[in-house]
Amino acid sequence: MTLPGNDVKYGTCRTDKVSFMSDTPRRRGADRTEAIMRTTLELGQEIGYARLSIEAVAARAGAGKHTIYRRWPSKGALLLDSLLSLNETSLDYPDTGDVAADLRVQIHAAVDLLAAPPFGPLFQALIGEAQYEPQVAAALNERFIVPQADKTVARLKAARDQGQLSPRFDLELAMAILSGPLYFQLLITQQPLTHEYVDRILDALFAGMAPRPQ
Amino acid sequence: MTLPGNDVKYGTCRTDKVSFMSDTPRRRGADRTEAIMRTTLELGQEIGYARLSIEAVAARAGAGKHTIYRRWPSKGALLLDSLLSLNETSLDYPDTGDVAADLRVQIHAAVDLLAAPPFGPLFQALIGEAQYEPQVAAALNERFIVPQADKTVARLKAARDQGQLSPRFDLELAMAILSGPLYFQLLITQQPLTHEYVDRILDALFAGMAPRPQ
Amino acid sequence: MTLPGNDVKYGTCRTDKVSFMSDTPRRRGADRTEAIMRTTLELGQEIGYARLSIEAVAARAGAGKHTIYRRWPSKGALLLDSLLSLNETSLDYPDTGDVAADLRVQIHAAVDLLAAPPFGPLFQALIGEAQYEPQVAAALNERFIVPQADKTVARLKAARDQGQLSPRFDLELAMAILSGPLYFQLLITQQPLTHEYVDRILDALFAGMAPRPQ
Amino acid sequence: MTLPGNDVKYGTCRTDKVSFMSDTPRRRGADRTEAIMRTTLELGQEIGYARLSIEAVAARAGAGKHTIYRRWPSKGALLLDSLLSLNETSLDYPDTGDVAADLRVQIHAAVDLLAAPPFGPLFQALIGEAQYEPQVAAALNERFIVPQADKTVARLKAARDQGQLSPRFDLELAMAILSGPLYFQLLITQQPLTHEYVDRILDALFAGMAPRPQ
DNA sequence: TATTAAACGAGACGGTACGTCGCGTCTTGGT
DNA sequence: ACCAAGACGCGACGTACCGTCTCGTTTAATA
Repeated sequence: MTLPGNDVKYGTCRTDKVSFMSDTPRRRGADRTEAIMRTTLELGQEIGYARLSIEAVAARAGAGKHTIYRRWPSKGALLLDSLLSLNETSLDYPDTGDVAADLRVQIHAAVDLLAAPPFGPLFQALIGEAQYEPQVAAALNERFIVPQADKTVARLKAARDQGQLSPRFDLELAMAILSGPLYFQLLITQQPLTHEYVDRILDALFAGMAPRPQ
Repeated sequence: MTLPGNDVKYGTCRTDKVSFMSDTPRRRGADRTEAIMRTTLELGQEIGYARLSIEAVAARAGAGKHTIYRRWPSKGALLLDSLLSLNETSLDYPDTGDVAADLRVQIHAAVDLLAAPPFGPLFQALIGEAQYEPQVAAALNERFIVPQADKTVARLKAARDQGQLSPRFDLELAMAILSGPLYFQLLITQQPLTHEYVDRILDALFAGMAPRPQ
Repeated sequence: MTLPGNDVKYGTCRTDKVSFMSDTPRRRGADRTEAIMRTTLELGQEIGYARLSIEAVAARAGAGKHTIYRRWPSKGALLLDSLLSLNETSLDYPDTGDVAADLRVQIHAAVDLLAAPPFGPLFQALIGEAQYEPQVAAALNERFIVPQADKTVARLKAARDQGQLSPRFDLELAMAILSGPLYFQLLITQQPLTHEYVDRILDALFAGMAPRPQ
Repeated sequence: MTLPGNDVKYGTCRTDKVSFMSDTPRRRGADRTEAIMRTTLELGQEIGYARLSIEAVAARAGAGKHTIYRRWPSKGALLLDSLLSLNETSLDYPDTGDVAADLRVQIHAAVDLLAAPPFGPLFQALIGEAQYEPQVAAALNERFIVPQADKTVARLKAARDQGQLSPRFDLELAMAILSGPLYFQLLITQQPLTHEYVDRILDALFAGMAPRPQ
């Protein structure tokens, strides 16, 4: 992926080639790439991403700094790739026929992964970085948010077709309405994001704020 | 206000004293405090908060670094105070009797202030800082989020008593549900936050996702 | 002294002030200056000036790199000052009335100081640096070569007035003719510079190459 | 020639073979060797030898770094060979019967070549390198200084046999006494080395410093 | 009114990390 | 088999800020 407005590629490291067979002897470049990302996550969990430095990652990984800068233009980009390399077995929606239950299951899984240690603090920090670095924000959207949104919309569309959602529900807003309150809890109030809290949010969103006739 | 877990006070600068009379000659301390915060905002708008340094603020403000460190423990704290010093004429809810309209008006105002230049990028950056600095997160909550939430809940409670809201609506969730989608747009997708978008969100939240009997 | 063509002063460190009384408490700046120069000489003798780095001097001296760069613009300048700080009790000519003997004594002393460990290798390296850095070359001349030349010329002039030198001897060439062969041995052939060698050179220079009538 | 204390040969590049016939098609190795040395001189004249890097030579010459390292162990060695490759049509003494005139002519030629652009600065830098790298110093002596000294001594010996030099003149010192003052001017005072200056030095050396009977 | 303690600007200081450069070695792929 | 190209670990470069710490100099409150 090429980041918009920037020739530097990351996301897929420039020097990596996809290895189609697991027994393919991996090239030097790919080895270093993996080692660096693994070290980034380790060190990040130990000392926090605020104190994480490219210098320290290089030292711990036994890599030269240039080897890191050759691949990623910034600490944020490195963090992004390192985190997303974990998430490649992505968060998929089940379809049991009960959309409310399916959403609940999927969101619980997402919350368990992204809002709890060991990766919660990392993910939080990544969104923090995105506020400064437009490249990171763009890449985060393209590679994580948009795919999730697409899956969510697809599942909701199926539900609407089955009459489980209001036909007037604005599907474009789905991601913001479903995820927004959770990100609010994660980023703004920074209170724990429990399953119970998720359930209450879902109930409220399904019911709506307006009074309903009995 | 004392930040939790830290003896250093900010929010109300330690050296400031409230001046009860406008003609009271302001003390040296308050002058410097104001000049520094003003410079912080100026410089932040010019070069962005990522590149903002206390060193540069001191130089531009004609202040010694010590004078800044005497007041604020970190760049984040300085940014927080600088921003909130603008907001003291706070965002209040009207009460026209029509809760949907009142929310709309108030949220439009908030969005105009916090999601658009010149202060949108600053506010975004402040939330970014909050992901790293727990003190900033706590102060942001105490001094901005909680007061807003309280006002929102108060207005909604009145509406519920008048039958304009579902009696079962979970008021504790109000802030997250109303604000979450907007912060999502501001922080995650980083798309423009228009009045039209706010209206669509509000409509969807009032209606709810579940199908309604005609 | 200001180096020609450069605003940066070294030789006399910018931040130093001469302390007129030995019991004057020395300022912070002068302390660091001395410590850094001392460390430079130590480390230079240990590992050689080729391998000497500003980084290593800073680390060993317990100083920040900036503290060094604030004073000296380059490794060569630092080396120059460090070396010349040793030489301030300079090489002076005796005047016993016998100019040949006086030259011999003074040159033996100079050779012992500058062509033998511990300072010979340092002095050699300094001249090496001077080939690359015009500032170092200029400062070396102004602060070391020219003063020595002046003393030499003064001593020779006295000798000429007493009839101990050929009245036609070109005094302007004195330094080059007396020192040149020694620097040649030091820098080019890099053979040991013994007292015996110095004596042979002096004898030859006094006698001249041309045949003499009996 | 093998450098003392080092198995790596330079001087005669390991991969070069003397081509005995001018129409022999030269091998690939020799082409690269020449191209690299030519580039070294070009680049050295453009940016100065201090800033010259093997990396840059390789890039400019369209050569791999390995190809350079295969031939020369250091930047100094490369510089030495590059410079001496120019000088193979060496500086030889005429013998007109007048030794003073012959020395004058030969030294003028040497000074024109080695103390003036384009090769003066390079030669100066080479001597600078020799202060750090003993190998370079040794090779410079063996391949340039010693041969020149031998020629000089031979010419002077002939002159002495003809009674043009003092029979007591110490021939072993000849090179140091004749060249030393010139190197002093080149390396230490870094003043221009004119023919007129050379002549004055020669006159003084022939005459000697001691007074002469009429 | 004179004294004095605090706040202040200025900036030196020991550090840490930055992003860049060049070293000398090693790997890859092309000719 | 040699080459160009360049990745790699390494180490130093020179810069920027960090947060702490003297410095003298105002400044305004007290004596």
